Amino acid sequence: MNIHHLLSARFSQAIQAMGIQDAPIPLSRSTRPGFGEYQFNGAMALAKQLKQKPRDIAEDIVAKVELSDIASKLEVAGPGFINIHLKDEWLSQWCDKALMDEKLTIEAHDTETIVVDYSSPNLAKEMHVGHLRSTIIGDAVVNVLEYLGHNVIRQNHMGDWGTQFGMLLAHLNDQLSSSSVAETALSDLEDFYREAKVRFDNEDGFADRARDYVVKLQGGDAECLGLWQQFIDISIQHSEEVYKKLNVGLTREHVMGESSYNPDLPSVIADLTQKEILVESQGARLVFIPEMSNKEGEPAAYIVQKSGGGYLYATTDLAAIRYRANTLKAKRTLIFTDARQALHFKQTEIVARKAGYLSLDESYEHCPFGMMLGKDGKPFKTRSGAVIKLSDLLDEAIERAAVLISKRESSLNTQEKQQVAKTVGIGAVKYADLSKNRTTDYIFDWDTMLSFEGNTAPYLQYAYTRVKSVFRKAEQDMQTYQARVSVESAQEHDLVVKLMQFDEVLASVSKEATPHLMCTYLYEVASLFMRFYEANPILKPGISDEVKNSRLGLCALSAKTLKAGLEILGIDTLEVM
RNA sequence: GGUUCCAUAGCUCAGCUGGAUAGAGCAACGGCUUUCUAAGCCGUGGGUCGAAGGUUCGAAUCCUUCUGGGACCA
Repeated sequence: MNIHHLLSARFSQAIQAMGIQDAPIPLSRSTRPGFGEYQFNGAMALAKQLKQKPRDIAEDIVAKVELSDIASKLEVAGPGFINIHLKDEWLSQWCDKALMDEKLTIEAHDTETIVVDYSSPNLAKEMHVGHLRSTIIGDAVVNVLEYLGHNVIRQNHMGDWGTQFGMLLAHLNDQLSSSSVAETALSDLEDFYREAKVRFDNEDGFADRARDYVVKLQGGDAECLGLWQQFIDISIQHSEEVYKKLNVGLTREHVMGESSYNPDLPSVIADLTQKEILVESQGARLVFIPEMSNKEGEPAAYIVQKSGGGYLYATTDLAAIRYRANTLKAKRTLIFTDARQALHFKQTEIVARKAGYLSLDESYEHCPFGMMLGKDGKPFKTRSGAVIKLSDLLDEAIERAAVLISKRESSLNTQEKQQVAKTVGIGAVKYADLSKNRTTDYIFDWDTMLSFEGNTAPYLQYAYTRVKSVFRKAEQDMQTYQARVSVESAQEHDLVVKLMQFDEVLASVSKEATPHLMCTYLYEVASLFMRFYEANPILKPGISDEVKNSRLGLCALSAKTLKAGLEILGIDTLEVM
């Protein structure tokens, strides 16, 4: 049930009945409680066109629009706003339906094949905090799209190729020949990288050997490829551990690293040449982009092959677009990388469209995000200025959560407490990130995210456990609970309207790839639930069965919505906290 | 230098296709518990929406310029 769609359709009919075609339908949420739940603001805009007073037009629309089943009251206010107050009976009926529907009455719609490119760590190193945002934002968006029934193809465009592998493989080769096994040698990728780099910079002859390895690797030398494969395998294992800890749905089968496109690169160049898009300049091959010219009228240059014949990210990204469109049949491609790459992706899209790799009905959406900053507003690093490993960050979150939990009175045993600490700690880190607008930088602050007060994951998780606790006490099963819900109190009214808006939120998040809207929404649900819960007793003495059952129904719907929303965000719920 | 993103309460952040008196949380202060889990609820104070113009019936939102900051490209 999408209230916005429903109301828009009704107003559209009314406006057409007035003989007006193609008028916009500016329907929005009301800004204040006294103004109902939704408001229609189209009358003012029509005033000039119809040469009538906006209030008269509004009256006319109110007379024409058919909302008697939905609205208890329509009122014209201010210069010509139409305020819509939703009917309790209608809300009650919806609750009964929603309790029987696993998907909480979300509307069916066309399903699309959507490629989502996210996480994409560099396999030469360990995952660090810089990969957190891409990984969890991308995963949340994937979950929303799947919840809506789309055919989502995850693509983990891992950095598994490049000159840096030369020194890594040379170093690995030496380690293996000194009887070390690959798993041990690569148990800490950060250390391994550092060691290789030190040798590269200082050891006589090592840099040459490293370059030699690059050449051999690119030339397809079997032994060298074998070494590379070992390295990649182990590095992917490291990533998989992090994904598991993070509760993210990425596995090995979603890996489509840069190297996967190596065989396609020459044909991309050949194709661009054949289509006469490509230009040679000083031995390099590039595409001019007149759409992005500077003031002197010089077009931007997009290099696809270096003078030495080497390929670039640009070439790989073009090959990826072609593969995703032709082979995977993607109608939409979402790419989650940090904002610094915005220009690159803009140019890539223009070139891909010139080359015909993307048709007009296929979208290519770079979804940028800002950096994680420390409390001082500078890039988030350790005190010594080193990059923070993602794995370490997550461990710290769990430890900090455990400390806070140990301070609380609880009947949980040690093992249960550890499980709660895990769920709460990881949830807090993810929620703190997801709840911020994707596009801007944000400040990472342990104290805020683990304060467990206000708009945080623990607050939402706690709201959920409160419902579970009620159901335990009532000796009912929440999942299968059915009831005739009767919306009576103001708190119930507000809560149910919010619950009904789940569909609208899913639509926004999937369209804009902005999970923070889901966070805001869930916080509002939890908050309205808490108010309802405080003001409307359920199992206390003096409550009739009818009222009790109705309120249990609202509890169940609230919890199901919270759980569905949190699952979409990749955050677990708990039975007890 | 060119391009682009950002600037909203002391702090962290919302603010959707322009809509009525700009909202949350934290922090501060004051209340609520014979406990359906107080990790909660209720209330109070706190703003020239960076600045100036413009478009509009109506601007935090759209346009221009400027200031300050970040990023990218050369």
